[in-house]
Formats: sequence, C-alpha cells, structure tokens
Amino acid sequence: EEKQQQQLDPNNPAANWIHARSTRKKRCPYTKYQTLELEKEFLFNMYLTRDRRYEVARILNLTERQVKIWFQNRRMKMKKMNRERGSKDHL
Amino acid sequence: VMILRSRFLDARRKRRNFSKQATEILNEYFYSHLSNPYPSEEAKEELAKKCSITVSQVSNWFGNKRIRYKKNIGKFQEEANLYAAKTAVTAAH
DNA sequence: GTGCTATGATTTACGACGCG
DNA sequence: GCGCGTCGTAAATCATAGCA
Repeated sequence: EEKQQQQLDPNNPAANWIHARSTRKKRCPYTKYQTLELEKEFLFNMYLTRDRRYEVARILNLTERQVKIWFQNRRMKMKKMNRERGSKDHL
Repeated sequence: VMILRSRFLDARRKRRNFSKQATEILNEYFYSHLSNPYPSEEAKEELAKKCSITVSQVSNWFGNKRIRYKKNIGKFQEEANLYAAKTAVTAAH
C-alpha cells in the first residue's frame, strides 16, 4: 500500500486505476499433482457438486473455495480456447 | 501444404514479439488514455484489427502494460513523454 | 554459445454483478 | 438473502525471444 507514492506525474495521469486489495491472498502455483487431479476431475464433469468439491479439496489439500475458483477459471479457459479454435479454421 | 502446416504449428508453439508498428499503436492508445487505460471490448477489437493480433492478445498486452507501468513508473517516463509528444503532434491537425 | 532481461502468455484469486 | 455462475482483471509466475 505504501509503495505507490512514487510521485505521480505532474498531470497526475495514472492516478486511480490502482486496485490491489490489501487482504488478497498471494497467488500460489499449484503442484503438478494438484493440477493433474483437477484436470482429471474437470474431464469427468465441468461442474462440481458440493460433495465432489469437498472430496477434491480434501484429497488435494486445497480449500473448497480454491477448488471452486479453479473450476470457474478452468471453464473460462475452455471457453477462450473454443473461441480461438472456432475462428481459426482457415487451413 | 506441409510448409503451411509446419509454419502454423510453429506459430502456435513459439511466441513472437509483436511488430514494431503494432507495439506503436498499442502504446499510443495506452499513453493517450493513461488516466483510464482500459479499452472497451469494441476498442480492443479495433486495436486488434489495426495490429493484426487477436483480442486476447490485446487484453494480455494491456494487462501486462498496466501492471509493469504501475510497478515502475520511472522506467517508463521516457516512453510516456515520447508518446505524449507524438499524440500532441497528431492532435495539432 | 551464454546470460540476462524484456515480453507475451498462463495461472491463482477476487470484485462486481447476474440468476434461480 | 445465499450461493454459485460468468466476466474482467491484478498480480505473480512461466517460457522463451532477442540481444549484448
């Protein structure tokens, strides 16, 4: 929070597009094993039931919230891949 | 055919830096919207077209640019002045 | 070649907002 | 209201292009 007082430009252009919640958890990359298991589960079903989420979280030592968010991100990734696959059939 | 195929596969596997012109266009937009460097979806599409890159690549570029600019404003000061001058000249017409 | 940094892409984690 | 959905993004990190 303290770092961003590096004297903003006279005109103060880049003033207020700084979010950065101080309470945000630092991103921590998942292990190969965690990612592989999550991918396997995603292959089985793109949407998690509450019970499956609990189980996956327990097995991989992640929180249920982390698993939920991983699936949300994974679905967005898939959507993006499909979007770019669709517009690229000119071979 | 094989040449096209291999070129396509290589292009997917290997990243290339954007062209000088594309970087120029993106920087012009960034520094002329420094108070709010968040292009709309439509603006992104237009930039993508002008730069011959995808909308995702435009999004990536702005994401990277915003965070790297913010992290070290001083390092980008020269670049900022350069593009400020450039758009000032453009505006004078 | 080697090392190093700039750069484009991908990965976690949220906030904002929608829907049932 | 809650709880999970998408969408856009921040920030860290990855991968490697490109250059001295």
